[in-house]
Amino acid sequence: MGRKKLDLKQIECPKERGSKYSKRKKGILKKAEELALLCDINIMMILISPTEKPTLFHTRTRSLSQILKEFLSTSIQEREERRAYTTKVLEKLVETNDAEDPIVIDYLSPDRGEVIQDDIKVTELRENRKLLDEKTSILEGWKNVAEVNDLGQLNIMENYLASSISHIKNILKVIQEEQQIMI
Amino acid sequence: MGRKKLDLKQIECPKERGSKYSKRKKGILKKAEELALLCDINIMMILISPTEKPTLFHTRTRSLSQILKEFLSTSIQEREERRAYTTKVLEKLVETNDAEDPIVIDYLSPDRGEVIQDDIKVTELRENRKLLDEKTSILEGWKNVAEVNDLGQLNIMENYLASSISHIKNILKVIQEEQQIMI
DNA sequence: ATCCCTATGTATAACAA
DNA sequence: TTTGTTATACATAGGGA
Repeated sequence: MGRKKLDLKQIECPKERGSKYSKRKKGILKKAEELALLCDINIMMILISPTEKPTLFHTRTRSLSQILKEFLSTSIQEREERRAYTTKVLEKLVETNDAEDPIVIDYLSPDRGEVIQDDIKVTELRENRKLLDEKTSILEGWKNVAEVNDLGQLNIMENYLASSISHIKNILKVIQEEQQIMI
Repeated sequence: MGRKKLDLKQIECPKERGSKYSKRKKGILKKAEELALLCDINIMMILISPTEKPTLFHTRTRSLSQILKEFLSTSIQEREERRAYTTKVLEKLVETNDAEDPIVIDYLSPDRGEVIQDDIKVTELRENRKLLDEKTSILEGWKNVAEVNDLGQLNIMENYLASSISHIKNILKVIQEEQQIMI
């Protein structure tokens, strides 16, 4: 898109590289936003600019707040159905953890820059049994769905949320440091 | 882009949502790939599909392997210059850790879906002094640049690299679990 | 999901400020 | 660096297999 077809290779001029980055970053963030909205999914993205400035983009929290809003505006009956569903999902999560189906991951090949696939055996996940147990206990709160208005429940959910975000912030820190060292 | 302008709202039909996701995912990954190549930067991205299938994209390792290749093909003199530069960067990293400049982060507002800014005070980074020290010791290896062909050095770098990747895999695991719980 | 197709909406290259 | 303009290259909506 542009007056000329751009060569797919590193832009030499640092000045031009910066401006190109700035424009395309805007574009890709917009794409991510749209995709997340249209398909109601979560996306997280980290970009390190040519001048090492990190950009973090994520939609991680959107679903939760939307769900909360919807949830609080639903009838008791609907909430009860939702609760049943959540329970089923939880059960499935535990089942899944006992299965052997690999989780497929698409990723960029280190050298050739093409998308390839990797998988994590679920046996690996077993080692995180403790983590699962914690999450299960968090979910206990959801069982009394009729009382989800309760401030305590909301606090649990907020904390849960906050930990997701700090998680991402930590990653960012590490990546930023690596970035500077790996010159 | 398409026969009609698409409404910017969630696509109701799950079938259509899936196909739209699949098309746009391809597009956004291509964009990321191009941006990383053109501007020689690192990008990492996680997408959770409408059916919970996670996709991980990252360019984290590309720079390192490129740098390694270039490095091994440079003259001793060039290597010496590179070494001096690396040392300077390291010093700057330590300085930075003592400064108060915030690191700016752009991110999606939880509710409104718009990009806003946050910052991490560098004082926070101080708490990670230990981490910094570890990285510093890894860097010691780079000081004998003339001997970077040494297998031991390469091993250190590979381990360093591997830890970045496993880091990302862990995040993926956590996000995947949260995703299922937060229905 | 994925692939093909083509009409159209979008992103952006080049340039100027 | 970011902003604006215009001409073009690209991505993708809709629809069918």
